[in-house]
Amino acid sequence: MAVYNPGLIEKKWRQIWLEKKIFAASNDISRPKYYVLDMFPYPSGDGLHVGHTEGYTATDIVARYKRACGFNVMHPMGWDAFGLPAEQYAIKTNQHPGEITQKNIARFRAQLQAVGFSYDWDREVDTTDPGYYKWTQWIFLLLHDTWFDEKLQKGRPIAELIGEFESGVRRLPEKNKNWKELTPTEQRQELEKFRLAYRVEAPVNWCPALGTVLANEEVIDGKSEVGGFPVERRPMLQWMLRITAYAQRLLDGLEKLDWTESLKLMQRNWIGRSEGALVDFAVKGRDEKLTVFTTRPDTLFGATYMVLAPEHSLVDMSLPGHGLPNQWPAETKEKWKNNSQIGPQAAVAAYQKWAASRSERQRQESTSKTGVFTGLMAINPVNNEEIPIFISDYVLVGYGTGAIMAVPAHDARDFDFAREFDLPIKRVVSDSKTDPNAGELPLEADGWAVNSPWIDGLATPEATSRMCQLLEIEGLGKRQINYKIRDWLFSRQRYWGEPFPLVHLEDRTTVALAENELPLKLPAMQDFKPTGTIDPPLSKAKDWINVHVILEGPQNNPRARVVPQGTPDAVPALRETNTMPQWAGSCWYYLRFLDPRDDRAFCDKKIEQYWMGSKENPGVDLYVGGVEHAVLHLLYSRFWHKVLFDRGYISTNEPFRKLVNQGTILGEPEYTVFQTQSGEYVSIEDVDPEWGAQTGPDGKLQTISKHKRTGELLIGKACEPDQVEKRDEAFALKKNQEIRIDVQSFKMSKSRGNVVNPDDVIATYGADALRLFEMFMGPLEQMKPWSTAGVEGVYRFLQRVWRNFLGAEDGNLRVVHKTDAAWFCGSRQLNPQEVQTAERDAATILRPLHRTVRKVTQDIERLSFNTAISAMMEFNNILGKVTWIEQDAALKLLRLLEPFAPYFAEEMYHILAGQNALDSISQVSWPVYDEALCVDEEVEIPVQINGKLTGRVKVPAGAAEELVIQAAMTDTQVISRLGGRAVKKKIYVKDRMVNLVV
RNA sequence: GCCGGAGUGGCGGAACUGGCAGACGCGCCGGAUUCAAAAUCCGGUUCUCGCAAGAGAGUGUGGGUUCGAUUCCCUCCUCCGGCACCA
Repeated sequence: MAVYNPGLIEKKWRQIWLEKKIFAASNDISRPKYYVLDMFPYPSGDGLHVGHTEGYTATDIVARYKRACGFNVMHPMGWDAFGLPAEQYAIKTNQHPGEITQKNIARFRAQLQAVGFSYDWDREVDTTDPGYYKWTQWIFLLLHDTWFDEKLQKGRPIAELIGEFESGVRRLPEKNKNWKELTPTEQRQELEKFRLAYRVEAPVNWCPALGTVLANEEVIDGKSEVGGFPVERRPMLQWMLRITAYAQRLLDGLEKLDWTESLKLMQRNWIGRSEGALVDFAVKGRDEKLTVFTTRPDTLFGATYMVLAPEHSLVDMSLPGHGLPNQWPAETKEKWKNNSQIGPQAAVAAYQKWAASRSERQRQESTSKTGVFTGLMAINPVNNEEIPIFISDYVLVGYGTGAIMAVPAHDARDFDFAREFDLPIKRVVSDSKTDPNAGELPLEADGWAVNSPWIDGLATPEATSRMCQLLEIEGLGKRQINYKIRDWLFSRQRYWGEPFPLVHLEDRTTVALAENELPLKLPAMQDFKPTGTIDPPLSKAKDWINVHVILEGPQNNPRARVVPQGTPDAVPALRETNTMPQWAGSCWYYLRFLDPRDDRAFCDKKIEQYWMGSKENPGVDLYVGGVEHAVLHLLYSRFWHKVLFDRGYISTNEPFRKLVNQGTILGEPEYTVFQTQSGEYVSIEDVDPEWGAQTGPDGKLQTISKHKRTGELLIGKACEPDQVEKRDEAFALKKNQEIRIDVQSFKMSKSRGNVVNPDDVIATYGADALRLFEMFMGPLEQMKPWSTAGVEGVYRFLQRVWRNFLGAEDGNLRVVHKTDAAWFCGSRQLNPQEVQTAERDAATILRPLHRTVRKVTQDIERLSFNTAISAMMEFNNILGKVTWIEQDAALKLLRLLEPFAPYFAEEMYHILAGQNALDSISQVSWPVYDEALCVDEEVEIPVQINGKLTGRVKVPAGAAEELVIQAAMTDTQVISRLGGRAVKKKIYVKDRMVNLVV
């Protein structure tokens, strides 16, 4: 027999699987379904990396396992191909982003096929294909046609909103307006305020370097997530999606999902629900009220001043100052003297200017509080005290009402501000029920209300609730729930994205295109570079932009059909020139896989019902991907899903029932040795842990540090693993004095040069070894370092299985099969002596085989692939110790191995099964195990005395307690250890252990 | 600062619901094979003491519950991840 040659085997089976469409999913609704989904990749120019293949292998194992268990498995793959990197690269290399994208897709597809993933390639989707983005545009228009009914907590068609306005069930928010008196144009304008997709002029994150705006989620520490360029705030007219309307639904939906708690927590934090109250404060000498949001209305009696965000509208209407309260100490007033000298108006204006000039980053980094007095006084509604109003940038304009009541005694930030400016601090909560002054200020924790006439003595939760009640009775405020989440900024000033299927009319209203106008294709453009201004590249496609349309349907909610100029009733219109962000296409791709070529619907309803609407297992059964999408893709797609659900297009409320994040794969550990400039080695204990980097004489970056004691400059050098003696705890250089050196793993990155390319691994060890190793490294969700030696380890395992079955040398087949009367090895009949050995060997491996089947089955179910592999390794080690291997046992091991190492299993299956083989081992059903055969007939039970191991006794499995105790008590070791002491208590855990207490 | 998660041999990691700590793999040591090497096979490998049989210690730290704790509870330490002036 030939030796194991992964290159040959893999090429052969890859072709056969594709030709015979072995892994096609069917729409046969009589079978139970299983939908296992990967986060489809952005096909970057760098190709696939081992992080992709880790998650994809995990899902592939589950897909292959579930097929073997009789499920109709949906396991698709596609391309999230719109986006910045391809466009940036296209600009740099003067190519069309579409061409680059197609090239990258071809490369990714070939790479994925090489790894042997069992995707149904007929279902491949590409978000940049007009046949796909037609439906992305269609769903966008559905959002545009939907408003959120607060009462029903549900998205409803705009037509129903119009119906409510017309029948008078609902009135317009502005009381002086009457729906029936508005023109169609005015009605269209009113409706825009309700649509889930709307345009608004608002401060947005503008990134000059990328020439586009970005969503809050795409800005990290004041810099763009892509490229790390600075981002500034500026007002622009932009498309938004009203995700805030669904905040509560998105929060509630998390409850039932089988996601990790940490992931749910990230979404909860992002949505940021907080319960509290709105409280109205009168402003002295003014008509306007100042409304604040607080989560601690119980501390209202402790409010000693108020703070507005610098951008707050009340600030602009400054009045002549009133001076500071008389009861305040003289030194406090002294502090604010400067302020009153130039006058509050001038001081406020100066502060506003200063605050506006600060970047988001500067503001976040500042530790001390700043602010100025506005000259305005507010009246605390509960005690009618006059309290001054300040402005400060520690209050954010975007959250709550942009204004707060400051309770310095019970809020650390207010406390800091009060200390900075010597403002009074008044305790209204005590840490003790009896002592009114217990607990150090600022005391943010719950306690008991003090110095608060309305609620004194009440514990914080009751005090809060009582205060809300009283505020509502007195008409001073009301309960309120606030969310941190902001509406989703949905437009980008780039070329390579889905065009918005809308036109703008001369009356400045926006009208959706008619459905048969879709897809609205991206115009072919030679020059698609950003314009350098806020105008998107599409603004240069003049012919495409300028159109004439006929408005169809009701005039207050029409659809636009593009017609030639001069057509009767046609009006001129301009196309929208923004494009959608990259997230658009990935919001719903899991639905398109179900029915990828349908041009009449984004997905056929019956098909959707079968795959997503199952009663027992609704939605995607398993979704695996990186944690980087915890708040972006995973929140956006849940939002779109809920809208589609509300509008009756799909049958479930949540898309992804079970979700798992694969952990990052780090680069191979790097060894660093430190030397002084004279070349002496220095032990890591003497190296200052604060390291830096500098460019060395060869132009490469090198690690530098200094000697902890002498302060001498030290240079860190990389050192090859084989230069390192690893036996000792102190890693030391061979042929040198023993010194400790540094060992660390880093994230894979091009600049570090530690990226592992799956192609290289496949070329050397084969795809099966790659798959096995990535699953064997450790738990799927854990961060873990790459190890070349580890790949060799699993490669050796495959070779050992190969040799166990086919013999170490040519012709020594060790697999035997039994017919009615005789045993055969290939076509040769075994002689009686061999038969005896074969029978004995079959008995030896019977129970381990059943145990292995059970272990692998259970481990795949709980995604514990590393232990499943180790179980197969153990079983193979047993096979190595016997002379003959029964064919049935061999085939079962191969069946277990197939999800992990499909090429290997396929090849070996065909060698062993010969003409009886099916097209593919993947069509063989999963082996069953007999629970009774999973335990040995005789078990060895450890005997403890007072919890300390003293001996072991052999008893039949499942033996009765008396029998085992009897055996333990008569064991010579145990008797001698007991030394005649009386046994007070005997504990027996069935088939596990005996503990004797003396 | 707040909120999560995790700390087990030289390394990656295993241990089901509280029941033999260290499975499996890597590395290392010894042996077989070989002229030699690679590859392969066999044996060993938590630490300390001991020639050995064996004895003792041991799952970040300190305590608790229990016949029995890597597992449950409390204290502290370290690392990783998320959020971060959100009132």
